[in-house]
Amino acid sequence: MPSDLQPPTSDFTTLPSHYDHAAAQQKWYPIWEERGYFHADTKSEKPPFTIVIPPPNVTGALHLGHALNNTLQDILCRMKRMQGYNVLWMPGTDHAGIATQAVVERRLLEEEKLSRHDLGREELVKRIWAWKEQYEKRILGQLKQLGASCDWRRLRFTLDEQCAGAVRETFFKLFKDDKIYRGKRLVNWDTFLQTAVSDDEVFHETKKGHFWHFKYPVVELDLEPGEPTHVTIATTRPETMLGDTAVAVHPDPERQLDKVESELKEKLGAALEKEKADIQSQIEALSDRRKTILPGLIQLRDMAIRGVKLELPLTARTIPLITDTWAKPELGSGCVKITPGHDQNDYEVWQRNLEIGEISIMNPDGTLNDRVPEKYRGLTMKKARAAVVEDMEVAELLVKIEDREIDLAYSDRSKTPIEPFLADQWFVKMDELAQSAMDAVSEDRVKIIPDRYAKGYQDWLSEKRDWPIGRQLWWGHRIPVWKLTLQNLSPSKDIEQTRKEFLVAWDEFSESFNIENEISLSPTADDSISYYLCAGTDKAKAALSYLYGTAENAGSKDEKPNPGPPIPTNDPKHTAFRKVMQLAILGKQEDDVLDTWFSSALWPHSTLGWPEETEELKKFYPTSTLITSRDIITLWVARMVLMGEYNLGEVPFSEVFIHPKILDGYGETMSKSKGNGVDPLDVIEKFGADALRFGIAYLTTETQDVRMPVEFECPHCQKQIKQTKKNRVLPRIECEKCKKPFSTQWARTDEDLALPRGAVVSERFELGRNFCNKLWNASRFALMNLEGYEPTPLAASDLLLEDCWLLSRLATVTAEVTSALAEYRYADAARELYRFAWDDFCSFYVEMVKARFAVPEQRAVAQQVMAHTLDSLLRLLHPMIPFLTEEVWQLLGSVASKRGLASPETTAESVCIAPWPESRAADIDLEIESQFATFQAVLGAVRETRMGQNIPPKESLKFSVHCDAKTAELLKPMQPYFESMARATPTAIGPDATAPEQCISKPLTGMEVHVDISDFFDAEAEKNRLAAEKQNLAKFTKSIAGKLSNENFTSRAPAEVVQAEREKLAEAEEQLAAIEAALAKL
RNA sequence: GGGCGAUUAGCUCAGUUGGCUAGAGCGCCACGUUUACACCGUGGACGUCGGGGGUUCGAGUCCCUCAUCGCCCA
Repeated sequence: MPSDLQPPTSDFTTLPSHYDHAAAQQKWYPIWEERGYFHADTKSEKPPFTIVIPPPNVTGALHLGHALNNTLQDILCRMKRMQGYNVLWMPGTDHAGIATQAVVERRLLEEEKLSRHDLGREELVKRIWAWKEQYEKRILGQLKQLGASCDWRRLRFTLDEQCAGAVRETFFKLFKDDKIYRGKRLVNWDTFLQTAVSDDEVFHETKKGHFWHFKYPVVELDLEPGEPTHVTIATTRPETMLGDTAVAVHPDPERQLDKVESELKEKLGAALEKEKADIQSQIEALSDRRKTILPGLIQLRDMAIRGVKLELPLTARTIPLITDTWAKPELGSGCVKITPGHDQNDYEVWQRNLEIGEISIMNPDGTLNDRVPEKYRGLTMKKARAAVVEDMEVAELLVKIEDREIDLAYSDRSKTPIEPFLADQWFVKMDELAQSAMDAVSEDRVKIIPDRYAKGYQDWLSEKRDWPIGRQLWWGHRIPVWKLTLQNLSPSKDIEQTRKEFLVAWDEFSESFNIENEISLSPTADDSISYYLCAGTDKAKAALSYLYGTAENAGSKDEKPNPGPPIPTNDPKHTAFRKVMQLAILGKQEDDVLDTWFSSALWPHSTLGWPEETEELKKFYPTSTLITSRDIITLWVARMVLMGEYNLGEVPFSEVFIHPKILDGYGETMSKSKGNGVDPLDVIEKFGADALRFGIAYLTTETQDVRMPVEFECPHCQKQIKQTKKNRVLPRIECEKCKKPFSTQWARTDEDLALPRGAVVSERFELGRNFCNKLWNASRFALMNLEGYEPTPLAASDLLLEDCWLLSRLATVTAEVTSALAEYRYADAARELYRFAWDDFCSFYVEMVKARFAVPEQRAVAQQVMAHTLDSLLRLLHPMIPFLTEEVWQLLGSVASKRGLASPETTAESVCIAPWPESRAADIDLEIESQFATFQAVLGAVRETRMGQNIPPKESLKFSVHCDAKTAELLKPMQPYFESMARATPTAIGPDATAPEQCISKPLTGMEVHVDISDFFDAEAEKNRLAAEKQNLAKFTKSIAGKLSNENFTSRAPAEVVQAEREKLAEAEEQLAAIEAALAKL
């Protein structure tokens, strides 16, 4: 240890009376890192314990939720390290595709008025990298400030070379395995940004809109008599009719109506009075429909089966009438238009009725394309709507227009309406993969804790929906696929001939480059002359580069494969690629990048070096546990499980702990965009990292999310100003107390920005701060009293009652904390330690030991027990409050380097690597604990009397205790503690002890305490107190007596419960009698 | 619409298999600067355990139901 860090030996009186968290944090983190405590050794013989960090987005700085997530991981890692595991906490960050690109694009627009297309792919990606560097640095700094014991030498990024290798390998493997395909899919299309956005980037609003009813003519030459000549449909988006490919009617309208009716009737039976009328009228309307609409629907159904066609107005197309359950006979006309290209539900109808086909009528920019009649081409969807409605009216096919509330989807990124849009996408087939992830959980190879989250996981996976993995972005892993098209086709040579020749040439090519296992070819569905080509390695990519015909065919610079040295013309490779080039032309690489979750799904093995068989992978995979938040169980956890199974045949972790979320005082999730986010650095600065961590552990209970009311802190006067929904969005706030203004995160004007910033904090962390300070001061007290400390082997006989009591409690607490943390019961562990440290150690042991330090022959044992207990406490608390415990550990080491009771030993150089305390079962002594409780009860009775009689603390008191001889034996040695802790002297203890003339008597279990108050007697106060006590006891005895007189209770309840009640009653009656006697005496 | 969770003191939360005069921290009231700590000590007040019904000798705890709030899925 550098000498300047050595504490001044034994002069502990100069230590500050408040724990200086900032100093401890600055001092110890660099030392831990330097000494390599956090570095996992692949050569170590210790059992491995591995956690991969849920990689934070480089989109922005960490918030309180991250602090929670990482604190919980760190607590576990630090404990496991102390328990002798070879701990690897793998750190890293996530590139977060769309989120990061959107942030950078938005800034580009704001600051330079440029779009990404102005900049170009290469330049934009460069800018995003710069952003990433900046935020990654900030995030890592935050984690270190928090005390996170990550293995920084192994830091990874989802877009770095190693992760990219794993992504390419996985994609290639899936491609070769036929698990990747290209297909059409409805996406949420942002016409402004011209990209698909994911579901969670869409928000919904209810708007006023209309419901247009149209008629479509039937084109059947020989209609049966009475059959309708038109079909009526209704829509909220009339312009989409240009893309209709069918109209659907229910296959069995009669039974469907029956079903709806019986459901309504069932509902009616269970309904409240006020709802009944409403349901009744619905039922009536339904039976009306049976008469008015049902016959028509049955006819239409029959016509659909017969293959009747309809004329799609305004177009020259005819479309089929089909049957599908999506049509609801209980609603509207009972028929529904089907537009697979522009509506999710209709898309699904198409999937069930593929013969109807789909027509996408929109260009990526939101205008109509040339698949609609000429007059509508180029119009925006909005303008097309007006035109369609007008034309339908002119054609006399508009039946009516209704007002209606409609749910509209908007893009969160551009705030413009979302258009469902049919786009080509890359998919991963989920059937088998999803099944493997489901099996992992149902077979308990992956345990989700708390287990109720397993249901959502299984439900989501059981749908086995194929995973669309392409994103129309520039920031991410570019899909390693190229399109290859056969060329030089001539009428004289048929295609099959060319194909055969090409395939032979291709085999030669891949053989000569020795990449047969690294490159894969698969025919496209588009036409018969194109292939998708997937290159799994850099070598394969390099080989491909020879196939690029011209420079402009190549992808952007960063993705252009490096061909290596030119190939001599006499090399067989040269011949092979010449042959291929004659037969086919290679297009550029796919533009799309992979969904961020694709690389995240590989995180537990990509970070360990897969696909290489690294030492890390062998040693640390599968990892031990994953700690994360519930909102990404499906997006992330499930995918890691299935990818782990797919790539390595093994689950990525055996346990997943799902932790609570932190909400604000209104129960809303914290976020920067709401202004209610608490910055962990503000908390760390104000309260310290230890306080933040302890507060978090204390709050992490099994079921609950955590509500955390937040306050602004006035930077001028430190007044806490409650945050409201109103003031949390203001750029500046005036302090309630000092009336001076301060700025918030919303400050934009120069004037506002010039003001000092008001931190957003929460007083919830005072608990942790106070606890740390208490512990600091108890430690300081111990240090100041360890002068002359010389440990010797202690025997049980050397110990006093309070020593045994403290050690018994310590053993219990050690066991409880150990098992609580092993089961992720953080709050239990924190609460247990809080109670022990504060109530047992500080309030009793430290207080009692003060008297012993004054007695020379008692001093040494007291010092040794004190040092030992503090030592254990520091170790138990270290995972939660690492900085404080290290600071004290070092100070303690400077005066008491050897610690322990039976055989004192030199302790570890840092608490980080000290062994975890073992619970000594032999120390647990319930007899001692109950004896000590007796002492505490007597002490409490004396203190209560003093307060109740308003006797000044300075005045000394006398008291006697009437009790049996055994209790007297144990209370007698406690005399000095009554003196020091209650300023009271026992005059008599035992069966013969009598009550003084004027006294306050307190009946306790099996004894009575009489406090002599002749000098301070306050009759009135005492009468009131006794009267209240009497009433309370009377009520209690009555309730128990009632219970006991109930024969049902005495005969049916277990004997020991009845016996316990009897004892309770006897005792209460005794106490009641004592109080009545005291009252009578007054 | 389906699923999950929550509702306990003014606030934030504990409360194991039913046995409870329902606890903690903060806040509140009173007293107190005694050399570890006022980020403290001692004592105190504060609850129809969301409403209703049921099971049971006994319900904060189990079952049903309603209400309110939150999250996920459609």
